[in-house]
Amino acid sequence: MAKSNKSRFAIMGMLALVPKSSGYDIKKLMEGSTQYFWKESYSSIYPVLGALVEEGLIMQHEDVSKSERQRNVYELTAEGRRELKEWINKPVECEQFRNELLLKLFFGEIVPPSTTRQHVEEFHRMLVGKDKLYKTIKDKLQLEHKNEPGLPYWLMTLDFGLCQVKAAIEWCVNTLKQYKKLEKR
Amino acid sequence: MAKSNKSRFAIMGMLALVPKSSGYDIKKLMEGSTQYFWKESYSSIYPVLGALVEEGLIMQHEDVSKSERQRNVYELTAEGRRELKEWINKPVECEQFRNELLLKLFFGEIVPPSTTRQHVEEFHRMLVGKDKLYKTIKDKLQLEHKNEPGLPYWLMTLDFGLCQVKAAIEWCVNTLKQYKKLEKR
DNA sequence: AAGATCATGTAAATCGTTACATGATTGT
DNA sequence: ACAATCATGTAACGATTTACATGATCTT
Repeated sequence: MAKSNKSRFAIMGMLALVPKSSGYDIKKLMEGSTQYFWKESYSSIYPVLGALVEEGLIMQHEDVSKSERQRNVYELTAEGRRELKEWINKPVECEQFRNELLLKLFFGEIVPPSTTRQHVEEFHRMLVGKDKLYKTIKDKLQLEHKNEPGLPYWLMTLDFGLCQVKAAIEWCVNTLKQYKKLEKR
Repeated sequence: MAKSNKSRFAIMGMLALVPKSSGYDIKKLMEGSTQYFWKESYSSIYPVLGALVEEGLIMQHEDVSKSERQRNVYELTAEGRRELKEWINKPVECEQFRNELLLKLFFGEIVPPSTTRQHVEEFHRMLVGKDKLYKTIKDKLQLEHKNEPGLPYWLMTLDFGLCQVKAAIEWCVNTLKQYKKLEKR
């Protein structure tokens, strides 16, 4: 069975939230919202938009409102909206992820402890930055999108990120304590 | 730049921990250890083993010890071990992950709240199962691999999984409370 | 005798990223 | 004038998964 092209649903979802977006807009929208758990590159967005038009799931308009610049904007058709909802309804297929940090730690015994400890320290720094960033985004979101129907859902995804980051930070602290013991020997 | 073939290091790492493993063994080893953050399929293992032999990073022996069954077993060469260590030393490149649950939640406003709430409930059930499983594995690991040099490292990776699962469970509980408010309206 | 598991591999399809390629418009 | 950014796309490459293909051996 195929991996069933989830890019299309990410793109259609964005068109549901912000109709009349261009391929370029969709990319920017993702960069400002879902980028931490989902993004697409131009080289997937444009071909997928073409395919969706072919299949009658979205419609293309030429946008002339803003300026004379060439802009192809898209909108969901009724059938497109139906298919999007159908996908949201279907059970989530969790794709297995790969974690290179854990893989290196797993093989930790074959190098000096300080080597992999440094990776944990670097991971810790990265997480602290992410925590700060997510908190900033959260504040902004709550200010700028008050009373919008999407807000509770956007906050859920953000809170997921925050809780995972927080737990990972605690793990780093505990793990670094373990390293102190390991390096004493 | 290429995605630089990390499968090879996963395979070489396994050969460092358990020398004289076959392709089949490597798969089974991963299934019993790293599977939650790293696995490989036969169709990547066998070609990679071939390539590593070509490059002189591993050596092939025919194993006759166990039975007459044909078994190609492999071992790291000195150069292979060097390259493996080199990879462990290099900074971790975190690959971006995709999370379909979060993507569906992000688009939550376009379907009834109960739809996405059910996904969170299902996620919660899955996590509770994983938590139990990880705890069982942890107990077993501590009993069966006492005093082995790898143990502290294996526990670190397990504890990472445990902390992430625990945090995710808490997020589910909070999120389901949010849904109660959303569904009252 | 049958079914599970050991054991190795190839081929095809799919998916996604990076690099390539181009050019208009806007702001400084 | 120049840089940044808007805007759209294709080509090549690389990685991964699924399906295909085969057959031995062990356990019950």
